[in-house]
Amino acid sequence: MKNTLEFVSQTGRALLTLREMLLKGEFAPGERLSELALVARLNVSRTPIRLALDRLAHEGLLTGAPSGGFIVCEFTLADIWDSIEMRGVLEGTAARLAAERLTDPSELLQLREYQRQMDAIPNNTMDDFARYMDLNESFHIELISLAKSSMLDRSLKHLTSLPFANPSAMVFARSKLPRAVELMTIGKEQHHAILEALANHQGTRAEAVAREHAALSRRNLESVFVGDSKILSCVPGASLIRLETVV
Amino acid sequence: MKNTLEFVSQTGRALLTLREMLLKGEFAPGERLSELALVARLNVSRTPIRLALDRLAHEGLLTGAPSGGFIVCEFTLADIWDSIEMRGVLEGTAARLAAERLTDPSELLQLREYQRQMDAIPNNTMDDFARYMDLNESFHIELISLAKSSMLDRSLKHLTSLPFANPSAMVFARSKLPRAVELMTIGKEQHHAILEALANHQGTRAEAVAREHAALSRRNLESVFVGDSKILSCVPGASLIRLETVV
DNA sequence: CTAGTATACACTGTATGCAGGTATGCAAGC
DNA sequence: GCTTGCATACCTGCATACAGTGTATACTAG
Repeated sequence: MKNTLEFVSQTGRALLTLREMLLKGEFAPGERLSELALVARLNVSRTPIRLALDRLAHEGLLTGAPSGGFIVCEFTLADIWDSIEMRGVLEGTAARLAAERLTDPSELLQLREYQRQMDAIPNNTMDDFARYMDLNESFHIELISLAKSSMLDRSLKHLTSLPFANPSAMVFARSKLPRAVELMTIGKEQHHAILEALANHQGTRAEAVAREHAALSRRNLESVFVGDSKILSCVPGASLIRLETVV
Repeated sequence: MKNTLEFVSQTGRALLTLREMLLKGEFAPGERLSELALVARLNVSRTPIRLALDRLAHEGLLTGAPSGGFIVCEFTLADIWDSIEMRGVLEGTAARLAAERLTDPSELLQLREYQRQMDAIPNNTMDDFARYMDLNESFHIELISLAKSSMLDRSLKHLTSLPFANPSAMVFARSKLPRAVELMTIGKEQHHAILEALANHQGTRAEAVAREHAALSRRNLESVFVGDSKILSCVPGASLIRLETVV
């Protein structure tokens, strides 16, 4: 995984552009992507495009056609929910391992700092909410690093390479909800419980709370779907989702 | 992920050959792989080699160097144990989801058939053991499919693309152990418990037993390491593991 | 003798030409 | 009118040529 400075190379630009195009819905699910057409649209040679397509296939947005080439993947609502479920399982494992492998209380300092900053947010304006989401992401990243497991890290990175499983992908949908403040309050409490469990080496409790923390995302997403269906289009990659009503 | 008939294309051959070379230990951990050197050794052009290297980087055996190119990854014993831990977590999740999502008892027929065949194995000779391992793998694959989660499937495939997490990778090590029959007996009992939990929609029990089932692999592997160290070399990719004693 | 700089080599990233294969469209036969 | 077979055209996969950059080594200066 070359993740450093891919923005300057042709391959990196092609990868970012293609991913954005896919998530924006410029290609229909099941559509076959022609390399030459992309050459014309991106002003890049076929080679970097080929690399980018191959990489997107590994990320899961594309799949290889039996006769060669790549076609756009299609997802279902069940896939999205399963992604969040998986994120809960993996982050729950991260919390449990962190609790089991904690050797010094000072390892929790950074996590406590994030929590302190989150608690200090007045949660009134939209900016407050964006700041909470940033801190929330930092909190989760730090939690995962405390698990001290490169394999777990790998699995989580692989999972969140799909946009649906990425917690920050739901920011737009979430921020439009009146329930935002309420969810934020619950989230803070769960962070508090996770920290307490870590400090006391309560692995099972940490795992359970972290799973429930992900379930919060799921409940939020459900309320989005049953609510205004136009909000769904704010979620990246929404056009790749096959709604049951269409079938 | 193009997984169909990659054996005929140049890229597929390069991928298989390179993976085998890596697992055989023909490259040292941290070594930088030169494309041109591989062109000479594989009699293939740079393009398919490049694709294969990129894919191996996604699998986790290689990592991108900051100045371009790829270097061979190094693993620790902790990584191996974490891999097995992760497999336990994911297969535990598969068992739980399978229990939760079971709609008809007939869905368990195939699983019961595998279990029946495993129970019928006399477990005396080495061939019996190989047959058990085959059936064991089929059992796990069927269990995962019963979870009805493409995302879980994806995560598990990604994890087991590394050789250490692959259960069948330990066949050679395991078959040389006198404890083989004992482990087989325990494994059978756990399969039995999983099936019973599935039939009764006992998700938590199914998850716990499946996790313990993976822990069995871990205990087996531990006994390999503390035993004859020459057996370790039978494990694919053993040369990529940095032993603590070396440091 | 050491350190810094310049030059040369090697390797990666990119582009393009070529060949094999697959899909599609048209025509002919049933 | 439908099906089947053939031809054509496009598209992928592979190989190679070229350019830019990073690195290593050697030489010079302090």
